[in-house]
Amino acid sequence: MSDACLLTTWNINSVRLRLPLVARFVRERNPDILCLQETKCRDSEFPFSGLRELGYEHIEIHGQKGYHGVAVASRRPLGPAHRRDFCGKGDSRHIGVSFSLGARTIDLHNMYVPAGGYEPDRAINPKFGHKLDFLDEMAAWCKAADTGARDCILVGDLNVAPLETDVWNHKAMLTVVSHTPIEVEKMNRVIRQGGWIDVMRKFVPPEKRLFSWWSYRSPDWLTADKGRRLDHVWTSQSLADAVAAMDVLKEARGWERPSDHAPVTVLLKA
DNA sequence: ATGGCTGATTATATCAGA
Repeated sequence: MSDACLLTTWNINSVRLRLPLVARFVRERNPDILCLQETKCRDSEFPFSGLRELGYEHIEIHGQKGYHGVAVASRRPLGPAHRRDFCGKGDSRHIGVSFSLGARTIDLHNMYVPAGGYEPDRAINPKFGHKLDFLDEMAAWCKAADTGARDCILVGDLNVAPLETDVWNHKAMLTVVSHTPIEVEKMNRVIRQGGWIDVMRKFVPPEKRLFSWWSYRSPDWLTADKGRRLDHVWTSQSLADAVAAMDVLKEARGWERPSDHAPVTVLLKA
């Protein structure tokens, strides 16, 4: 028996404000599983009914007031959720669930890595230090959980653009948080320790530019195209052949009152 | 390579985003 699952990750930048955009995306793409980041609301304020009306009966969230927050909304049943408190800060940057694909049970991790502030120096910018520590903890956690040897998917706004073609100008971005060598090195270590496959780059070769985020500060974001690939989909090696398609819905960045991130969608086949 | 915008908050300025 064959099974297919469409899965989307999207930094929505306030799920309450942009529920109409979620609805529009669902009308156009209709994913089975929707992973959101920067929901920016407490669990008690989450728009459960709005998502249920869109057909997502299985919802697991990890929210907090005003900032961060992640959610998984699914048409299929989800296994028990767990919420890891990376760096022991009590913030809401991870939710783990599981779902079935054919005969498999797949662990799904939805994450929001700290942005890291402006100055790429942990001595003067604690937010950058937090980001580096977070990536170190991610690497240790992936290794301990043996994600590479299981059926695992990790998605989210990881706030690092690792390849030269993941930013609009590699040289200019070397000192800009999200593309500094130390961040890239630490992200690559997470990928190595976790045995992950960078799925987006299986479909768009490293020679080609690929972005998922465009700053609000550029009114001509489309023509300037000064984007970055901050959003990611990683799978374990066991799922390498299960990912049949991937796309970034860039046009969603041009919708009315958009998120600054575009949704990234993958098709999984069992 | 700089300057630019958006959302949430017991708000009318501040912080965070990246």
